[in-house]
Amino acid sequence: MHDRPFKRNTRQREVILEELRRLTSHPTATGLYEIVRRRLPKVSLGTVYRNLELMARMGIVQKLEYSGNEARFDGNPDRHDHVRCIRCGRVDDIGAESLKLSDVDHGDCNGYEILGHRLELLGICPQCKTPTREPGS
Amino acid sequence: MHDRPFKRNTRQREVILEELRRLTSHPTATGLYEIVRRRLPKVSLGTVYRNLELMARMGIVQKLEYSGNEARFDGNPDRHDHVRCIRCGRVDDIGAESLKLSDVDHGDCNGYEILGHRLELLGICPQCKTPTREPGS
DNA sequence: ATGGCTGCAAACAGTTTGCATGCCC
DNA sequence: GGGCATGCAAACTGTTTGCAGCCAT
Repeated sequence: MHDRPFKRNTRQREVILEELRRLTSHPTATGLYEIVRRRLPKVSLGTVYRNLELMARMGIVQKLEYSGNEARFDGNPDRHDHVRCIRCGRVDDIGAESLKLSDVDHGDCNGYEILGHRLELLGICPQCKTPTREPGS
Repeated sequence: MHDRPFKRNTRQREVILEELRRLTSHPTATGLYEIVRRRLPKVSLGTVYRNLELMARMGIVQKLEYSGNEARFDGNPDRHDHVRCIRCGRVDDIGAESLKLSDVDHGDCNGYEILGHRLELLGICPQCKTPTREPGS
């Protein structure tokens, strides 16, 4: 009874996910790589990237790619938003589904002094919705 | 009476800003470069990047760095949020300051069929706020 | 004329990818 | 044993930067 959704289950995969779940710091791929390396000294950065990408696509983890810079990863797959410190770059969770942006902008949240936000809605635009004989998908 | 905030006023700067303001498509740096090149064939990509960065820092334009990849630029400096099509990648404006995220997720906005969102608050974390003898800034 | 700005090209950072080998099923 | 996944390194993409010359002030 294999309850894992992967085709193969490798030690690398296991450790990567395990360490990401243990961390609350929303590490970057490189940061996580360094940590995984303590247990699997021969692991490659490419493998970390490949697995993070794969697991993000499967919905097992989240890829946080808001800012232009390095992507960060979150072991918690449930939808939730984040606060980022513009000085040190650290990222924390918030449960802001029901808040009004106008209320939180310039307010306080999780001890952070909020100065602004980035919001992007994701969807399908009118043109792409139009039945233009889309094959699959 | 120079009403321009730049130290020097170059033709490149002028055209870059002019074209960005004319466009409603939130172009990437490279995209804008191609357009500016039609009027200034010798302009360099580096100049486009430098000016966009400078103007964004001055608050004349906006740099949109939500999603992972290429940054996009917006000639409208007023705070407003955006919708992105996950199929074709186009970006449109929304005036969503007062909306509740829970209302708009999976709803409809500007003709887009909304499937989700990315929200990141930006601020100063408790540690960085603490008066640890921060010099300037 | 002076020094901010440009064009050019090389450097950079983060990420992806091709390929031969390894190892899970 | 078959083929997915790995390690390694090279390639790629978007962006930044150093430098010599140019041009707006």
